[in-house]
Amino acid sequence: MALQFKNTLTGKKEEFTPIEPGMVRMYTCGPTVYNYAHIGNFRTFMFEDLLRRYLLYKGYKVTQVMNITDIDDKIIRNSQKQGKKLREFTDPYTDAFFEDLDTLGIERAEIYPRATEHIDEMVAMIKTLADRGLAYEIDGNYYFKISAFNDYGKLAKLDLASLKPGARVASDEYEKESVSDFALWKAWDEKDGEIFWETEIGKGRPGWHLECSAMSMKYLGEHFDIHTGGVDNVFPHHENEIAQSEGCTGHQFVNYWLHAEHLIVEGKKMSKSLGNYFNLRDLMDKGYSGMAVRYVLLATHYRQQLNFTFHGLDAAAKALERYNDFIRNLESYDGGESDGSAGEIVETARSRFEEQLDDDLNISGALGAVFDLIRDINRLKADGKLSADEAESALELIRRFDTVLGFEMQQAGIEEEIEELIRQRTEARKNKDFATADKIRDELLSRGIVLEDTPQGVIWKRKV
RNA sequence: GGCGCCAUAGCCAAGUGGUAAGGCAGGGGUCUGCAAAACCCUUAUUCCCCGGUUCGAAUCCGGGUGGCGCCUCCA
Repeated sequence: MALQFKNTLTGKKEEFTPIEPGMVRMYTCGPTVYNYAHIGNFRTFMFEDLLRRYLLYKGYKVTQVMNITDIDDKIIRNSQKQGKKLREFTDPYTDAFFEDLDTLGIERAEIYPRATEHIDEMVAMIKTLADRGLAYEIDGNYYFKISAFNDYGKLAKLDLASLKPGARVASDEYEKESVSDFALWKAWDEKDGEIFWETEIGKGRPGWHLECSAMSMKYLGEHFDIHTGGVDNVFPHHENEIAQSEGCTGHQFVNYWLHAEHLIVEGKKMSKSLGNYFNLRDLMDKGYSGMAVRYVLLATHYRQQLNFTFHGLDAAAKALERYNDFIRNLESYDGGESDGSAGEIVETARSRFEEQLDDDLNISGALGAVFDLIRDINRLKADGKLSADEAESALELIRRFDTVLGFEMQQAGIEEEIEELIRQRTEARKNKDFATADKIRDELLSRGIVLEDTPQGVIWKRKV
């Protein structure tokens, strides 16, 4: 089966065909760096990581762009509150974002453009839109004229006439021809203080939607393959991006729009007032590993609302342990006598894994194939019916899967002191001094080291 | 009011017409000095409810019930 994605634009599952064979250009909406990103944000970034990794697995060359939004109302407000310059305020959160990506094992995109470094491109777009009659200016503010763009609403399936002015619209402080029109450029205001750019179209700052249009087209071209984000971005953000971009170029902007559902916590919408709002650092402080969080965020299909629970986090850690033990145990396996069944087990796992992921990234189905492989190979191993060569091919396969899953944990070395304790315990066991041996084992466990006595000797691992 | 999504075991979660994947948790065993890891057996006669279509429905259709999202800068 060929790779298929559910395309928000068409509402259908469609076969994926890149514009340029063998090459995928994708834009993934990134963080607004006014705070630490929360686990809901990372759910979306994790989905994008899966998408990226699977495209690479399939042999595509991938160019992924993720923007860093480092200018918006909240950033201005909070930076001023703290008496900091823009970059002084946003840089630490930008750094923290990249640290968090590493903690979660999320691969880096090729390009991370900052909005504040692309003002010229945005201004150029506004001028083009104005020339084409799609933008107008009032008191130094520039707005996109929705009524002049026929396709408006095609992504979100919104009928313009049905857009009712609501409370949020009424709160808009700017004058506009139509309440539905959105800001491309905001003229400088006293409240903006030192935050402004002097440009051909005046003194001010860009609207939010424009940066993604300007930066995606700069790095990926006027027409590219995939654009992703959270479901809340469908409207208005992505709808507006289409309007701006296609308004400028006069042709199709993006072929496939993919959107990740939201994460909820213990069955409820995550919110600060409910006390169920978590960023990654909160979870690390509670003693959970980045990998366990990775597993939880990855394991639910991206179009399914993900119910994040602490019980689920514990379950994820156990599942990861099984996965990593499988790899570790295969590595130290001496081999037995083949009964000839391993080859089919490996091939079945490979085809099921790919078939599931080809189907709109059905990760739950793919994980089913992975854990079936683990059970089936472990069974052969337990029965002594797995040869060393077969063990090697199973190991190769799971490592191949791991280029997509990213679950394998590197075992950092252990300190000399711990090695010494392990030696002492081995000695004690040799002398049948089990009381001492068990005491050392408990001591190591409390320090996060788990020991296993095998026929080949003692091995250790870190607790997940 | 408009558009859309969801409901499968104690928990998480696949499956969209051919007789219920997988993970976690629970119970019983094998192995082990004891563990750990691993393996075996076991845990949904049934998929929110009521009708209908069909040889056959968790899957399709109609009607309910319950939960959720978006409707102008929230991933």
